[in-house]
This record gives sequence, structure tokens and C-alpha cells, in this order.
Amino acid sequence: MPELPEVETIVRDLAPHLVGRRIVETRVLGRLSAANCLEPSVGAQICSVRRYGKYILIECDAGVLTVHLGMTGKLLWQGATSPYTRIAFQLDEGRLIYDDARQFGRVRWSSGQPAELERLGPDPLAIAPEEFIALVQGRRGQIKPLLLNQRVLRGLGNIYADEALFRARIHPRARCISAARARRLHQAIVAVLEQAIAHRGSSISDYVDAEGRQGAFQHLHQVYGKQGRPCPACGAGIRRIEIAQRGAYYCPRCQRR
DNA sequence: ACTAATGTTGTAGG
DNA sequence: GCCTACAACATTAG
Repeated sequence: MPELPEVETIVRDLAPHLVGRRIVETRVLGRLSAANCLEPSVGAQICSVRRYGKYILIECDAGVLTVHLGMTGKLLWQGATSPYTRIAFQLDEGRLIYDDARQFGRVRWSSGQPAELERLGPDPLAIAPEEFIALVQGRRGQIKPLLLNQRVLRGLGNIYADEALFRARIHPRARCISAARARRLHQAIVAVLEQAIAHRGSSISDYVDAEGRQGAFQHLHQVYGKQGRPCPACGAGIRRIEIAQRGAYYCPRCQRR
């Protein structure tokens, strides 16, 4: 569910509440899948809250809680429990609720930096244009699956990949794109992510921030979920095709192969 | 009943 | 190693 802008919004909301707090109790409601591990996080004091790609790192004196929200995960500050509440973290002041209907999300405690993060590519908001061009030109595959591959670039998901490709006027199946187009794509990615963060992310079905509020960027989507609607740039009908087992939305006139 | 949904991972084949 | 396809995970909404 949450991509880079949604995770960034949650992290910014959460940090001032969590930093300095101590975890007093972790209560698991129902069954948590074996991929989750909380012990021994009780007693740890939170030092910082950071985003790493789509991951949320709650760094403590004794280790780090690594959270990935999957498709429907939520972290709610002072939240009420729901039928999908999986974990309630009681802190010395306040409480953090982890909700996840589909349970694709993961919460894991580790004593050091979790190894899974080392395999991720650079952050799209931190990478230099020349580096991005080299990254894209070093690959042979279709551009959209490339953008979704977290080992290539960490943080883009289905919404922002489509929105960035539209803004850069690149077909989602394009391969071996020129340096000029790669540069334009990099600019489009940065622009769309920054704009989405400014609007507190996109609420399509499940996403809410740490206070339970919806984002507003869904109102500014140009192509994502808009099949059959006119392209805001040229009026042609937006198409939906399937690429790498995911829906891909694009304008057939603005984004030529 | 069927399909699609903001995601990742493992397996298999070319 | 890279690329593609598919299944799996679990649940809801149209």
C-alpha cells in the first residue's frame, strides 16, 4: 500500500511522538505470522524514527524495529484497536497501534541493522541525475518493472511509477532509454514524490497517516486508476495494461514506445 | 462468481 | 547475473 510519500508522511508524524519514549509492553492480538518478531523489544528506548525506502525504522538504544506496511498496514499513534489490529505497543507515554488487514506487512526486531535492507538500491530522492542515468542505462528490461524493483531503486511503487512515467512521457514498456529521457524521468520522479509528500500521500483504498487521516494526492493523479478517462494533457483515453503482473496506466498518445 | 487492489519473495526457465 | 512468468501470502470492494 504505502509507497515512499506515504511512509515519509507517517515517519514525520510519528517521530516527535516516539523519540525518547520507552517500550513498556508489546501485545500481539490474534496470530502473527512467523515472519514477525518483536522480542526482546520491551524496555528499549526509542532514539530515532527514519524512512528507508518503504521501510520504517524505529531505532532504539538496544536494537531496531523494522516495519514494512505491505499493502494494508497502518501505524497509528494513540489509535483505537480494530478487528485488524495485530500489535499494540504500550509506551511509557502513549501507545502505537499496528493494523494490517491483509497481513502482507512485517514488523521485526533486530539487535543491529537488518540484513534485508542492504539489498535495496539508492533512494530516489537522494540519487544524483548522472547516477540515475547510469542505473537505468545499465539495464535491459522494461522501464516500469525496473522502477518497481526495490533492489534497483528503493521507494517507488505502482502509483508513483505510473505517475512519473506519464510526467516524463515514457511508455511503461520502453527499454534502453536515452540519457536525455532518463534525465527527464529522474526529474519527474523527484517532482512527483515531492509533490505527493507535500499533499501527505495518496489514499486510494486503505492508506491513512499516523493520525488516521487520509492523504490528498489521489486528487492530483493524472493516470493511475484512470482508464477510459481523458488524458489531462492531450485528451486521449488513458489505457490500462498489465506489466509484470501489475496494472499499468498510461496515455497512448503522450507516452509512445 | 470473478477480478483487482498502494507489495515482496521464492521458484523456475531462458 | 539478468530478465520473465507465476504462485503464494490474506482480505476487501466493485
